Amino acid sequence: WEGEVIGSGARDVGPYRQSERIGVYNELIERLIEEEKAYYAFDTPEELDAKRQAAIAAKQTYKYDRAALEIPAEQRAVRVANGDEHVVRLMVPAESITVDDAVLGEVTVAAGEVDDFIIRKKDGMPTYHLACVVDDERMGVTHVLRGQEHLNNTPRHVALQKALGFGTPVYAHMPLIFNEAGAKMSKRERDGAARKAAKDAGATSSPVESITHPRFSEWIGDKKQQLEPDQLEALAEALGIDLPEVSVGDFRAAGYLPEVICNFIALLGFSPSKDDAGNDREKFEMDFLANDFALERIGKTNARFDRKKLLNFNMEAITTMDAGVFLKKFEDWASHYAPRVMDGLGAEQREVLMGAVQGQSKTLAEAADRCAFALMDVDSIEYDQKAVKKWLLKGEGKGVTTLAALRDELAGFDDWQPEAIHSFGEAFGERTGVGMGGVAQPLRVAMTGTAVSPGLGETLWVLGKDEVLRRIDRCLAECSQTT
RNA sequence: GGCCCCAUCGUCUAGCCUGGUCCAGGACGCCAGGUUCUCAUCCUGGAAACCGGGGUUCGAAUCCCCGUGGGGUCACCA
Repeated sequence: WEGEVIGSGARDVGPYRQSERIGVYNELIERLIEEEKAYYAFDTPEELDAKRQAAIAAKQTYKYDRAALEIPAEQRAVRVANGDEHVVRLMVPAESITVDDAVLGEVTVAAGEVDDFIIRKKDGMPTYHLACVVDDERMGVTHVLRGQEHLNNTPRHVALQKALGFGTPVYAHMPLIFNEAGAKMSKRERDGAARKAAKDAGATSSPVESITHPRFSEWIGDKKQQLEPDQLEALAEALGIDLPEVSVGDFRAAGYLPEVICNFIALLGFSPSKDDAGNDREKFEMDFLANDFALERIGKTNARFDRKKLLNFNMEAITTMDAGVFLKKFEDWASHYAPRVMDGLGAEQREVLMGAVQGQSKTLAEAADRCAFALMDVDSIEYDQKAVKKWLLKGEGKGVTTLAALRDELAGFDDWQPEAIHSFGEAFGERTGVGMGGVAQPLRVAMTGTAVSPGLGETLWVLGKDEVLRRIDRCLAECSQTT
């Protein structure tokens, strides 16, 4: 794709492939060599590795020993001309290097700490360090914001910039983000969770076809093994667990809103200015971030990714947004991640159900889960025995009696609208003295097999009267069997 | 191990630069009540922290030093 030039000033943006920029790099490398700020080196990887090992064994820090400089310069040039394999190293001056970081302040490394690192590999390609410095300069990069894990590279880059006569951009090293356990967030976490669940379930062979038996055994016995993403997801579903999200894609699939993810991550290591009441501002729109973001307000300490707080942010965003917006967002999400909901429900049904479920869902995935009852067939309902006992059988079948009476009245009830159904339920509860709870809970068990569902009116409405009666009938039949 | 970075409630943080207004504020979580047709919300209240030790100062969470702890990084990878 073509880069868009932002900011001011004419700049050279692109090409973007290192292979297409090789001429740019080589021109500068040649210049450094001529100025004796860089030199050819012929050490083999084996030789270097041996020296490295020796340094470790002697508990010393390994630094390149400039062995190549023992060879006279003319000889080196001849060897290169003859086509000998070689790399190019930067001749790092024996002086301390200070990086003025916008977040961390001045960071100084003593003279001699940075060794003569390689700037061009033997295959002729630049190393990351050179490409980075050259591209930033050529493309007019003014600010470099990156993770603190790169802090140690920065003195090298500054040394290179000096050698090349380039300016130094503003550096800002951001705090790192870890998971709850204090470790780096990595895909292995997902394997770990699935492995634990599989072991807990006592699985000795794969419950999923896509994973062969030998592969499964290998994976379950070796913490370092990782399954393919789709295998892992299939396995998680078979085991009935949710995998921990580690990538942005995982969070999206799990029903987190992009703007919430952004908001939350922005808050890790950064805090906006206070509001007029003097309280911390935590939940904000992207345009607020764009205006209020400042390097000065980035902290120095690493942060842990708190899933519960993210969930709270997501819940608040969902429950407080406009109903129309929520419906739209849900449908966009569902058509990608929960197509069954889109296929199984009509537009009007989705609208009513989303209206009922918006206020009680923490994620889009949860909103979809809450619709599951409407997608299944009467005969596939599985009854939660605890719920059946509590709401139908207990008290000499009080619930069953209520349900049977409700069935009779519902059969003759024709104002089939959510609010009307709800009012009917309330009136019935009042009239019979069982209250709304006594009406709603037995009906929930009949409709879903569980004591949980969206509001009663919406729940019955979305199923339609005929289906409601069918579900009551089957439920009553089940109850008479158990008694 | 060398080098570099960091250190406030369980977690994210405000405060630190420009010492006193901080017996340290907010948010998530947690605990206890309350509201609610279920779940989830929602409301009210509560417990909860300046890593340790030395300085400097009338006074230190705030400045300095040491210790301890945590993290990062040590490639012909990016």
